Amino acid sequence: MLVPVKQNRVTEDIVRQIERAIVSHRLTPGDRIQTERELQKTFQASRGAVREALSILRQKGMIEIRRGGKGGAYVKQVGIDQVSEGLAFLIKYRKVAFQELAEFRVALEGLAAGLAVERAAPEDIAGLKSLLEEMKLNMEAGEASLMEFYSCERKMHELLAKMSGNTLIEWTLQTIHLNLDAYAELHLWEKNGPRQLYGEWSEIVKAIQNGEGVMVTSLVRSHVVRSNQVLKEGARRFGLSSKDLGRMILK
Amino acid sequence: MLVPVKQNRVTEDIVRQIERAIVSHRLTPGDRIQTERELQKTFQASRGAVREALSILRQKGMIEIRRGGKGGAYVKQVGIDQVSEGLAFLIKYRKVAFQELAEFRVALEGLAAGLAVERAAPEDIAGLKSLLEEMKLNMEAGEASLMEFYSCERKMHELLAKMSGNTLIEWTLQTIHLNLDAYAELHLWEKNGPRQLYGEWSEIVKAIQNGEGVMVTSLVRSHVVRSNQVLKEGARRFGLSSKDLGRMILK
DNA sequence: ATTTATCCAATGATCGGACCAAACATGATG
DNA sequence: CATCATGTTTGGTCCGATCATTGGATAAAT
Repeated sequence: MLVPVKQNRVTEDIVRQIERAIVSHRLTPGDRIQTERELQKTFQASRGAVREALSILRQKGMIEIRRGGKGGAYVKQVGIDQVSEGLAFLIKYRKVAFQELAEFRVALEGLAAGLAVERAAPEDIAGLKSLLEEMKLNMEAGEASLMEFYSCERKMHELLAKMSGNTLIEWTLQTIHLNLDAYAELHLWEKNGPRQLYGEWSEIVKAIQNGEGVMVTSLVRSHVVRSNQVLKEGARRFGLSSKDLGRMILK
Repeated sequence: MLVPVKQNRVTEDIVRQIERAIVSHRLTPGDRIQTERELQKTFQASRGAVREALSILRQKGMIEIRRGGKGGAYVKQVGIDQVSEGLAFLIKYRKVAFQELAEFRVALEGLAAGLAVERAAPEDIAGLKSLLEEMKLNMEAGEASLMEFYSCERKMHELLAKMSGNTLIEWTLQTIHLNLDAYAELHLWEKNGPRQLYGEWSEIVKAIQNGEGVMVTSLVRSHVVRSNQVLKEGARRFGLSSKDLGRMILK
């Protein structure tokens, strides 16, 4: 079977070579790549071609570019950006319904929690308990510490995702949370939010300690379901349609 | 709160403007954007800057660039590429363990199947039955139609994902399948694969028809679990370690 | 009339050179 | 020692030119 001949675009060739070097760890985070003018000689290409390649790599989040002396392209630590960007665009462009994002989140958080129970290390549980304690303090401190309280709540979710021991789950959830952040303020209207949330989390942590996997999954799921409802209700109060809610993601 | 003034990079400004036009549907798939030389005048920027911007947009999968007469930048249909690229890179770079990919897949397919039961339209069920029939024919045709058989099996998964009615689930699963494709051949060693698979799918389709959500979820999950085992076992036979299996993803 | 070959114009791809602006290094100056 | 001025490195931008590819128009052959 014959296949169309591939036309080598210089730019893409450069991208591929550098990308391969990074993926194969010949270049590691923090490394400085040659300057544009050096790369120009290395690849025997014009500076424009080199620049296009670097632009693409920067957009992908694989390198960071600095100006001035000691400037140049530096290999970046692989971050969530790479995954997040794509998903975020999908959400923006397709106007994914809030309902879809919500049910996806419920399922993933439930899954993560279930796995977390099986794999919980003692220090993870200690971390959860410490966060819970911090939540309690911020709750009792009243409105002044409201932001800190919700920050704790967010950290609980992140830790739980991490405890799942599954990178894919952890990063996908991070992306969702990142996108939900845009309207996290909608939580604030809820009068007894902190007290309710603290109650839910105490139960969850307790169940994790006891290793009750099914119970944890169930608790987390209903916690997330309630959180989604709060967001939805908050949006209603602020006169946003459910459709706007989806669109509002990421400003 | 004040924020440092942003150094407007011309290139990024151009990217943002075109991107916004696409997201807001002022540009729709198939539309032809101005030529580079026209954009140069429109944005009052150099052609190099315009080209860098177009390169980035192309890399993101938002436009397609053609050369020659009637060439130029054409707006592309938003595809799975945008999501897939990021996830694929993550998998490549981080060498996600096969185990992680596997359990992520089990959970998502189970979820999708459960939702599919609730939302199944008559034509979807008809589609499943027609695919099942096709599977049966290819199974009875023996080895000659082996590839067609597995192609059907793949389509079953895709349809089920689509029936979930959740774009996020559907696209994430597509990405995973895309990545698993790289070693789909490992299925082939299995002697009674087709017969077993056909049996599993008949049960699944039957349960969907009867609207037995829990049963469907359970059947699909064990189907996927078995599929994962087959892949793992196949890899062992071919002398690949489980780690290689993870690395093998995407060539 | 239909097919085939050839030519032409539009357009992206690449190149080389130039200058500007930011970041860092160095040394003079108080 | 601290501070400022100056120079150097390096990315950011612009310009102009040439090459290569593509699609359409035109001419030639059948």
